[in-house]
Amino acid sequence: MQADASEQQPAAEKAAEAPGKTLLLEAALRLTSTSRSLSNLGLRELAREAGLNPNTFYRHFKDVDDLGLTVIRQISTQLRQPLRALRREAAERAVQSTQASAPMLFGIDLQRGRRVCHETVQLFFDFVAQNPEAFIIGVRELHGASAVLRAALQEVMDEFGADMAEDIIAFKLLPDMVNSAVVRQVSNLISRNLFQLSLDYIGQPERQAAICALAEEQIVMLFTGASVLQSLGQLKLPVE
Amino acid sequence: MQADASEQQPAAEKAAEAPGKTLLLEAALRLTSTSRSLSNLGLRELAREAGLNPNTFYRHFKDVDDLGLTVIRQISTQLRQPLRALRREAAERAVQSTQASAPMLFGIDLQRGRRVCHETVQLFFDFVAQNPEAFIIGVRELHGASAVLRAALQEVMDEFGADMAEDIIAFKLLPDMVNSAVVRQVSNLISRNLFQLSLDYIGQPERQAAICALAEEQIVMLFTGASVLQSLGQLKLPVE
DNA sequence: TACCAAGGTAGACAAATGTATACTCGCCAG
DNA sequence: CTGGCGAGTATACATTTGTCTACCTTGGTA
Repeated sequence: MQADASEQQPAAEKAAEAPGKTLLLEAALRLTSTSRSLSNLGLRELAREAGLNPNTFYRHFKDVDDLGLTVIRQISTQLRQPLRALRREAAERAVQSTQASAPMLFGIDLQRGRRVCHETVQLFFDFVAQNPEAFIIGVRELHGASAVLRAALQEVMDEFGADMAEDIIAFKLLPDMVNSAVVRQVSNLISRNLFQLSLDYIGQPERQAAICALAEEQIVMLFTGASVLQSLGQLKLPVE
Repeated sequence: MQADASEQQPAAEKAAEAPGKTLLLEAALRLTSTSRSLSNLGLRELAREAGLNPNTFYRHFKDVDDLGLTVIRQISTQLRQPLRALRREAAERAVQSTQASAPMLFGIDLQRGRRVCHETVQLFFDFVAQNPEAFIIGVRELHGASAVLRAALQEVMDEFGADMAEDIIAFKLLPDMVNSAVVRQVSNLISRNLFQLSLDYIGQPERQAAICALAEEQIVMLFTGASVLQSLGQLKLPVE
């Protein structure tokens, strides 16, 4: 079906979708990030914002929920790899300046942890500032009125959490003794929280620095708490 | 103005408001907790659900946002004192069985902390199960599309957080050395998270136990982390 | 050349929405 | 008894919405 030679722009950045479809998706981003919520966008309002005829909507989507799902998928792929990349970058950058004998505490190297954390948070919020709509929609629809969209976003958030857990283990940011289930749990918590904070970051530009610092502290606290408790055998494993 | 003798039911539980107003508010609760979001309830839909004439709405509210604010205020007063009471109850109950020499760690009594935490979480989620709509609406509208409602709920959440911080200090659930600003910060984080978890608790009844356990672990981790870091002088105070 | 499908437009329709004006009913004060 | 007032209803109307059917345009293909 798409074995032809001239299917789309060789390998351009944007998928060579129908221009109308792109316009509609962009319009959805614009509207949702300001006034409305994805769940109850009018398809006519949408078309108006996109400068198109209402019926064009039907050429590309069947529902508003359909469009919503598309937006979410788009956001997911827009965020996922960049976030991982950014974490890698932070980890490497922070490891560079490793002095040999750092004070250890229950198996964790506080200095290094802090550095990684600082870098990560920094990059994360920079990234937030570059893609505000994505984060707004993500958080908004995660608890929104549409069950379908909620479920979809839950899944996305879980993926993000899993990614983070994987990286934490790969980069040995937590001592080996910490159970991997615990790592996943902590990761989920942290990514949820970072997403929440991202809204504050976007909405209150004057508190940007404070929010960054807050995020850092929270993460360090969690990591420390997890390590200490685990090393004391005081952590009940998640039963699932 | 209300110095008359016969103003309302002597001191009944429910305010003796106009029946229509109450019906509308209840209808809003019902609709919002299932299908829609407070921000974009149709006033006609609302009246229909309440079994009233559309125009009755105007007798009591001027906007849909107006109704939204009323709902939020109602929820706030419905949750705030009960939550405090419940925390007190948990604290007292957990203190009863105090054996003298408990193992201390960086100034915190882990056993006792766990007990208080367990009791509190238990009571909290029971309470959630009894007022599901309130929590659903709270979390949903906290990141919803309407700026007015968002702001109002932010304020409510801050109050909850402040209450919790106050109680933590009053009941000495954290060692004295932990800065009160840090306590507030941790409290905010915890209450945000509990609210988030409350939705999972409502939506996935089969995982109730797991969610409780999860909440407990998270709280204990945060407390431990905060104490340890503070006692090591490793906590940067929130600059605000 | 003729064709055809994909992308987009035009116009029309019933249904639903927000809002305004005007009516009814019960209640208490004078 | 009467008059006003709060609470609720009835009717009406302009707008807006979702959706249907029909038409136009374009680029590629047989």
